[in-house]
Amino acid sequence: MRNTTIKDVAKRAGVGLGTVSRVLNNHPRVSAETRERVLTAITELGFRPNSTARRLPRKTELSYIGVITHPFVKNYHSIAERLRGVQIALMESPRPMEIALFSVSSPAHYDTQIQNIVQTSAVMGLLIIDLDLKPEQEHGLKTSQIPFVGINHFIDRSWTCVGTDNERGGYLATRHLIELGHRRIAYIGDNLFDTFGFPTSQGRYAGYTQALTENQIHLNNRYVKLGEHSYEAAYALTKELLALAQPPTAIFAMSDLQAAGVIGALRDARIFVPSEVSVVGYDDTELSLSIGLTTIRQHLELSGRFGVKLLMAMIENNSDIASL
Amino acid sequence: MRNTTIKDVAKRAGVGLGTVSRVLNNHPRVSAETRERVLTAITELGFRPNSTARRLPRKTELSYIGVITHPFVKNYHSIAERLRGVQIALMESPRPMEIALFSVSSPAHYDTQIQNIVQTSAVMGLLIIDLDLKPEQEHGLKTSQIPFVGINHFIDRSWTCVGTDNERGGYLATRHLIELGHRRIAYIGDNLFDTFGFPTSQGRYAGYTQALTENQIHLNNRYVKLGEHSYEAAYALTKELLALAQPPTAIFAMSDLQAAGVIGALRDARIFVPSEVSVVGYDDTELSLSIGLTTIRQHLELSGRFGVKLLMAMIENNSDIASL
DNA sequence: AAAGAGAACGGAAACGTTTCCATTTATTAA
DNA sequence: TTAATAAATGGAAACGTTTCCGTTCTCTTT
Repeated sequence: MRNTTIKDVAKRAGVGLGTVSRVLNNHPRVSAETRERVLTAITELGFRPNSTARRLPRKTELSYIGVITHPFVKNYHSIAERLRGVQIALMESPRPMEIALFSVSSPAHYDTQIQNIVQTSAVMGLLIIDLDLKPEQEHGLKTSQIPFVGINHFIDRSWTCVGTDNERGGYLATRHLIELGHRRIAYIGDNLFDTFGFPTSQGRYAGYTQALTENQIHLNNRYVKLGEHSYEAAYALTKELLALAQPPTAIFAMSDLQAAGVIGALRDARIFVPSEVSVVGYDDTELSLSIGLTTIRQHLELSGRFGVKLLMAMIENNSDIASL
Repeated sequence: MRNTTIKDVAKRAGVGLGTVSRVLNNHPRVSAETRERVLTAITELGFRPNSTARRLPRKTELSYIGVITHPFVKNYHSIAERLRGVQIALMESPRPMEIALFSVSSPAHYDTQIQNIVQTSAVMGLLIIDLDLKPEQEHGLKTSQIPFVGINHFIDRSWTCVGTDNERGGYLATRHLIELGHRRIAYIGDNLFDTFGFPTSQGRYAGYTQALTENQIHLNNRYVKLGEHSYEAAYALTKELLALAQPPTAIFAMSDLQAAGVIGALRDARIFVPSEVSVVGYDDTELSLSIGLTTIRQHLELSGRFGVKLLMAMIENNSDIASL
């Protein structure tokens, strides 16, 4: 069924096209009664102006920066923080841009979302958070002339991105615990690859094992606990650790949220932190401040900001590579 | 200066309009060399297709739900949580919709943002979080036929909203402390009105005073500390409280973030929680779980979800009031 | 009563694409 | 060589608005 248009409204109200348009835009040059007639026609027909058509003749375009990521459901703190950085950078930008937030629920959905974005040229630029690009997707984006920047990718990619060295972070965290004198160190993290094959946990885990082997500590599989990214899951995994014949004396949690679960479980088991068990988290949330948790600082918000900066440069220069 | 259009590209490449369009859309019916010629013309001219114009003939419209709020900078946890709810609800929705996130940096900017949204019909519906509407704005939105729902408004408004009774929450928190036997109860919160005149803090404070007077406890202004919404500010305000001749024995913080600041300060002052000083927060974040903080549960994520549900109903029915 | 000014209104042109149909060109079959 | 088919290409029409110009109508003024 065809959409109802301004034409239908005009016919119904017995007026011309221009008049309907003027009513829609609150132009003063319409008599009160005509306006009234048009308005009733509008509500009767349930007419809603086509936003695309409105924007075409007016040159007033609303510009968007796209942000595509998996839903906050998983690992949402870090994504929210990054998004915050994006928001802040955008507000500082001289050119007004809003955020178009695309969530992908599955790899298939990811494909269609990218296609949609390319097809409709919905955004001036795209920020890709915690998601990898398949070669076709990368190619599609590149030919579409839409600049894009990855956030949280290790920087071995063939596109511009704001990298994070998860392996180094995991290494530092673990080494810190070793330096405190610990030998029985557990790792609590996400499954190594998430649904989208993004290897954040893998990287941090690699750092963990590296630090261990470097210090001649045997990697004990019983001390490696993987599960979904939530307080509850981390809590349960910690309980499992505590039930071991030789429980660990230190725990490295892959995120502060999981560290909170660890600490909650220790607390409920009347185990004191850090005197009895040391805990290191990852993210540097406010959380860690109030409970005295040691944590690996990630400049999450900054990564969002920096991503926007890069993207903006690419948009302005209409170029592929941004020169800082 | 006029934008470069498909026409310019066609002229430059010495081909017709249709051919350029076909190249842009990866249609197969273009010879390799022509495609090449067109592509170079495109890059030479720095042509980027006008997204609005693309969408018009294709009926493939990307639909957005608008979310307008102040930047996450302030009070960001609760906004992020609500946004998460929006995201989840949208993924469950049968009709695909993305999120258009509008941040307002000042009351004036708020005005122009609303105007922009109305003018361009940028969104199918609008969610207004933690912001109030001036009569003109309300009127503008209503005549624009764009359905909108407020989130976190007390439900005395003349528009649909997902309310929160901050006064009741503040009352419950304070009463809880009184029931524990406390008489010297402090309040730490945001300034009563934020930049946008939104009275969240005021509501919770009102509940606080109500509980006090109801229990014949004198309201001591020295126990009321207002400041910006941050860990650091709450930390500093707590220090001030501790410096009093008669420090409070209980503290009600307006949010979990601020409660974290309170607990951090108490911790650093070697004061045990809750044995020496009781603390109540507000929000029910994971934070509270791991430190055993008492907190007022707000179904933040749920409020976002529910807002979307309402909005969707209004969009479908093209009506003003949603019947649940 | 006539002229003039201003308000109200109608509708063509324009916005920059896509799509479809017609035309040209190349390829294959007879 | 010619006819038939397929591939490549050009360009008009369409998408649903806004804007601007010209026309009609209403009211003042003389």
